[in-house]
Amino acid sequence: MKAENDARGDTRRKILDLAETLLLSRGFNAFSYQHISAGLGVRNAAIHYHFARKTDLGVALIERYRRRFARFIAAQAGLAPAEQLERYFMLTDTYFQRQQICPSGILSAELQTLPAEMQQVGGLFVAEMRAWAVDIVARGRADGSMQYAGSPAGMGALMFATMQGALQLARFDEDAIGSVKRQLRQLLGLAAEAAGANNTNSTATTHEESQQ
Amino acid sequence: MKAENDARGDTRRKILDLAETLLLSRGFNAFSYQHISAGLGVRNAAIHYHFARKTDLGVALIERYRRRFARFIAAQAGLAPAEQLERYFMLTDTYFQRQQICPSGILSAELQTLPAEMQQVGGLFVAEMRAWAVDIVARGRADGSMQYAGSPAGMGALMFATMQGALQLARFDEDAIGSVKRQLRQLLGLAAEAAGANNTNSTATTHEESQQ
DNA sequence: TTGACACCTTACTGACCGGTAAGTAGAGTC
DNA sequence: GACTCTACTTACCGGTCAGTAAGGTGTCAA
Repeated sequence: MKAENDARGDTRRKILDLAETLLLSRGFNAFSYQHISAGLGVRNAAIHYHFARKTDLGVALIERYRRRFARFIAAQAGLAPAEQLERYFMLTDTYFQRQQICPSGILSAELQTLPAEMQQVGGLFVAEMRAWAVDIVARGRADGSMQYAGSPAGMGALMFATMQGALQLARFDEDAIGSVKRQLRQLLGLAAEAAGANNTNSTATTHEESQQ
Repeated sequence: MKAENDARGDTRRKILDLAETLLLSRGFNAFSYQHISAGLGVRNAAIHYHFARKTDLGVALIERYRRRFARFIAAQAGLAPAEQLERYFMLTDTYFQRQQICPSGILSAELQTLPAEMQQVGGLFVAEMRAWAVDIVARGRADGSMQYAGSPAGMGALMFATMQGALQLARFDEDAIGSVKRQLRQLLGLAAEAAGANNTNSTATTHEESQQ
């Protein structure tokens, strides 16, 4: 049977998938190799075979995330800024439904206890996310679809910080995300048109990635 | 000597003070009784004498924080909304300078790994902080000093989420807080007047609390 | 048929974790 | 002077942590 073979080759990816879930729901310090090995039905040392140190696993998770995020951006390069904003919001909803927070959130919250390698690649990831947020509002202003006071750099940074904070606070107050999204649309001057775009369709989760 | 006596009675407070620093810089899961005992020059069991379980220590920290925050609010009840906003910003700056994040930030980030008692009082604390933020922008609109689209509830929630997110992201990007503060002032329509209020004086840290 | 290799397992280590039991020093009370 | 209480200490517990060493097994190529 080839199924046996498939299951074997899958292990590394399965480790990453489960580790990612654990990272985003519990944080890096609060999950262990035991959590993963128990979840996958393998032994602890099997994980060390693929990721010698926990640090290696952490770095691999962030790197995979960066690749996935780059594809997420590329996939909707052609969309209008307001549409891209809604995709960003949908991403946030997806995390919330899974009872997770966004990677930049746990990385920055736990930063001082993380190994240096993770801090470094984490910094790159956060910079990329902020740059995307800034890009959206900058083009939104440029094409006239968004109106707001202040600078695109400030507005992008605010948007990024806001969504990260809202995703965390939503664990205490489930209305936080909806409330903040609505307010952000208002502040960007696109309240009317996006009111309908709120609950439309689409399961674009950015969750594929079969590579590595 | 009475100094001996003072030093004795101080232990509980010293434990709380050090634990608070550790909580805000490392998170609840990433500090241990050993960190505290080593820092204070006492034995591990001495901490267990004052706080039988780590959960008790965590709850005590949050409760103390709620009392302190209540006093912080009360102390500036007479100020104008825009002034209160600046105090809120100053609070954030203080955390940043100490390489800490705000309590609501770690509590929500680590929520799913925290004991139930901590989750409960944490929820109360977060609700109080949000209510304060909402109150500021609601009164700001009412007295005409602030102008913004959307609702006070939305704007307050956004403000709270934004500052929490910015404080965390500032660990990667030191400009995050300043950038977000500036943008928030713009969005509230009080950019000009507060530009000068940015780097003024004052060491109002809300850091006293000798009780308990 | 042999050897190399990928992918595991079994079995273990030392460090650290939160937590407990029992004892003790000193101060205050009767 | 015995008693009690607070505020610790010493000494220990079982559990969990990341990490390692050595061995086994199936696959594939020469």
